[in-house]
Amino acid sequence: MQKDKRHRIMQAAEFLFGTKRVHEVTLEQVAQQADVGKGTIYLYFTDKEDLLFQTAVSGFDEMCQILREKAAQPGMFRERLLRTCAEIVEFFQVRRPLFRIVLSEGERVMESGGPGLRQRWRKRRQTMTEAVSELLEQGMAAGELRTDMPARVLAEYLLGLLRTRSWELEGWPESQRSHASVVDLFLRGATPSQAAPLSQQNERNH
Amino acid sequence: MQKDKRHRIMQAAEFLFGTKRVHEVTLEQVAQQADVGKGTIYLYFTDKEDLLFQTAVSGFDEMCQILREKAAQPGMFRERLLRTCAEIVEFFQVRRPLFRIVLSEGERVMESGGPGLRQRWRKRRQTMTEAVSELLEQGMAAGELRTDMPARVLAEYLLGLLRTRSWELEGWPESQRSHASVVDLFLRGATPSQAAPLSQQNERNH
DNA sequence: CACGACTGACTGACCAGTCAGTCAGTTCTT
DNA sequence: AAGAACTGACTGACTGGTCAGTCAGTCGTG
Repeated sequence: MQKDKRHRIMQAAEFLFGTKRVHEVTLEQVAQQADVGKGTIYLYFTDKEDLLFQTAVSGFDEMCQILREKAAQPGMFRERLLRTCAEIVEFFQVRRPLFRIVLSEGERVMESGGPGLRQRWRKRRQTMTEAVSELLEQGMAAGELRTDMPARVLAEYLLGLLRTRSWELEGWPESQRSHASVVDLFLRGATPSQAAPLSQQNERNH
Repeated sequence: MQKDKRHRIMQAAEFLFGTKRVHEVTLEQVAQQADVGKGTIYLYFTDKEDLLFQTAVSGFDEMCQILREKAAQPGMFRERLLRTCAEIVEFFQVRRPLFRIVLSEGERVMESGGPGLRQRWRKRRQTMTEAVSELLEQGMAAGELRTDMPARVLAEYLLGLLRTRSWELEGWPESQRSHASVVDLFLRGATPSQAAPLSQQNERNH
């Protein structure tokens, strides 16, 4: 019961900060939810801001971890891509509050955090994008991906699509937003095709 | 000098709320920036929350307005699509703070706002997406877009890509994230093609 | 002067952060 | 083994500062 408390505090923070606005969350609530005295929070975190930032960062790291693991598993490019995206989607779903914190905190840090924070954050973000873009580079090498855009850029777009799937399209039937359909859209684009979805394309123009 | 003040207050709010966190923005600051007494704010808005919400909503409406205008202009599908996306990108750039508010406020409202607010917000959002998805439906009718996904869903993905372009890819050279390249990615996808980008596609498989 | 738009000093609520005190557990002493 | 002495993790009542929201008063205009 020691690192345990730290962990419980962060869990509570993850939930609360991900559910309400920062200033609507009282450290007393966090303490209560973590079943810990308010003062205890200050044993592990310097202040509210620190708690928030650490929560965001640790969630981010966790996600990178999972991502790298999945992306690194052996297999053909498309197979790995599909698996990785499935994992991302899963993570977004299960850890929704965390996801929210990472999104909004990231924005905030990049916009108005000190240069130190900004640097730290940028590094993490890069780590995450890299996990995906390394995968995409494999696809490029295999001739399965266009090479006229940097892998990093493509990775951002792919992540953007996944985020849209989980965020804006929340509530739509799963069948219309399966991770497979996102990957398909990413790979094939929005133009029609009479051929098998994942292996061929046809021409069609105005 | 009457509706003028209301407008000035909203301008100041747009800037401040879009730059800092909500609780870091003092109504005194807003008043100062708007060159108005603090009390005046309460003549036009019931409270801080109301000011924030109205600012977000009005910005949203403004964007819908512009979008509908652009999307409704005559022309071939691809041409119109390109023009509309250019407009969105432009708007995101020029009104960055507003854009931030809309993003985070939207999230917040949908997550924890009352059902009344949520309903109002959903309606606006729908209006916006519809402007795009009507355009996409034209593309479908012309056989230029896949029809196995609802136009609404495709519209969300397209907007997601544009958001990624403006947000995550901020700082990248304009040449690597032109709105044309986003549209190209959306239409053609990420698979390679030796032919002219916007009119033909080739097959290539693993 | 009458009316209403406007102002900004004021107040009460709220909350981050503190710190004096508690007590479970551990080590020392006999 | 018993209990005395100590430790430091933990707590929560308290404090000082901040700020949303108020309202008594000012100003400008008709």
